[in-house]
Amino acid sequence: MSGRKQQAARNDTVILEAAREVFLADPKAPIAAVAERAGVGISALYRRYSGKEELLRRLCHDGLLLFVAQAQAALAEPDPWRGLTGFLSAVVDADVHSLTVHLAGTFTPTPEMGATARQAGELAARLVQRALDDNSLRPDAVLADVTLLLESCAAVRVPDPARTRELRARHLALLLDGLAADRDRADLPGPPPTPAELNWRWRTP
Amino acid sequence: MSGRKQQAARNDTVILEAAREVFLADPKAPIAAVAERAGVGISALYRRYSGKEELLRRLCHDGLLLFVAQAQAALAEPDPWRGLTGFLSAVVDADVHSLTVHLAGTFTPTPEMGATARQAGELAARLVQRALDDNSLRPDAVLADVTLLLESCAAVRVPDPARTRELRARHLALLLDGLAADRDRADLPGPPPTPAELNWRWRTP
DNA sequence: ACCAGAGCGGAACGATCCGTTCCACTGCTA
DNA sequence: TAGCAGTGGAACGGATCGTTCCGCTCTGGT
Repeated sequence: MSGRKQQAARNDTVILEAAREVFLADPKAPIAAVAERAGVGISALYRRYSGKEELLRRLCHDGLLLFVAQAQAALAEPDPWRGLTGFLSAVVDADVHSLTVHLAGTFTPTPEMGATARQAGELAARLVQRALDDNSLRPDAVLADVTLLLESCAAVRVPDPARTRELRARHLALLLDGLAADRDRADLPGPPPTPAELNWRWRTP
Repeated sequence: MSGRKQQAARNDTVILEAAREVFLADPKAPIAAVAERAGVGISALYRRYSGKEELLRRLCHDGLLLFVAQAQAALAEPDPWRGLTGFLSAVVDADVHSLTVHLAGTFTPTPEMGATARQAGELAARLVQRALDDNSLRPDAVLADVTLLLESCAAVRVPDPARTRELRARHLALLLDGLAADRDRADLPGPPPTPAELNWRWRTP
């Protein structure tokens, strides 16, 4: 494979990478920005995807799959606390949240994505439950608190991407110290978040 | 004062309240949404403010003044830790962050706002320093970590505003448990955020 | 009683942005 | 060498939004 076919195959990946970077920085970026970042014309985009929605769906689904893969890897870790924290570090570091939750609502989700999202939720729940049973996670924490943690880490953002990762790691360490269960302290205030409260971005209008 | 003048005075406040609610929910909301929420026409808005920018500046400055007032009240609290945590609770509860940082960049700031922002920074620094000297705040935390904490709490958001406040309080409690200094633990990873890294939204292009 | 005008509602305008289409062109490939 | 898959990018049409403007209402001073 060479020549024209090779360039086309290269564009496949180059476009996806560019789209990932651009929509990570700004979920509402115009499609022309993706083409420019990729160094291709707009036609090269529309040849591969029927429109903006399909591209966003693809990115979001990729993010969900990455989430699932990381969760499965974390469940293989024998120590529940190390599994959970390692999982969160990886997910925060890869900015999976910006690829999934922040893209939700900008397109109509496919049934397949719904299934993957459900699987992701189940795996995360198992990770949390394991840490609760282990008494390494504070007993008044719930899965939804972890979801909020991801949301809040994704909010940490400075112009430089590399520095953003460092700052998020620092912020995550703070949150994990608050989530750990090796100290006497007051219960968390208020009722915990419910799944419905956190999934509102996935509503189909 | 009654009749026409009274209605005009009422509109003054009704418009500001509507603008606060609307731009809190969406910093990029159109101006027509503010008028609709206030139940007035667009003219009533443009009679009071020369344009969108001036309205945003007003809201942002109000937020900064609220921040300063809360910080001064917190410094009056004898216990440094209670002062700091109470301050953060109040600021998070009032969603001051959405009124200030999230509005920055959508308008060119006035010198007066710059002065107020500087004052706010100094007061916050004193609150943090007091808690550090008191050994109630973990020694490797810095002012910028507190700024990130505010940013991250502002990211917690569900459609219902009242519930959003509850969830933010819960998230704040988690973070404060991580910030408290009554336990042995590893240092925070990475260099702390610098002021320049956190003030990028205020840059004047 | 009356009218000048402050205050207002909302339609209309113009600028901007963005997704999508379309066409000319390139250089493999059969 | 003919044809076509693949491409670049201009052009189009729709949508959004800030701002202006015009006609109306109703007040408050005379």
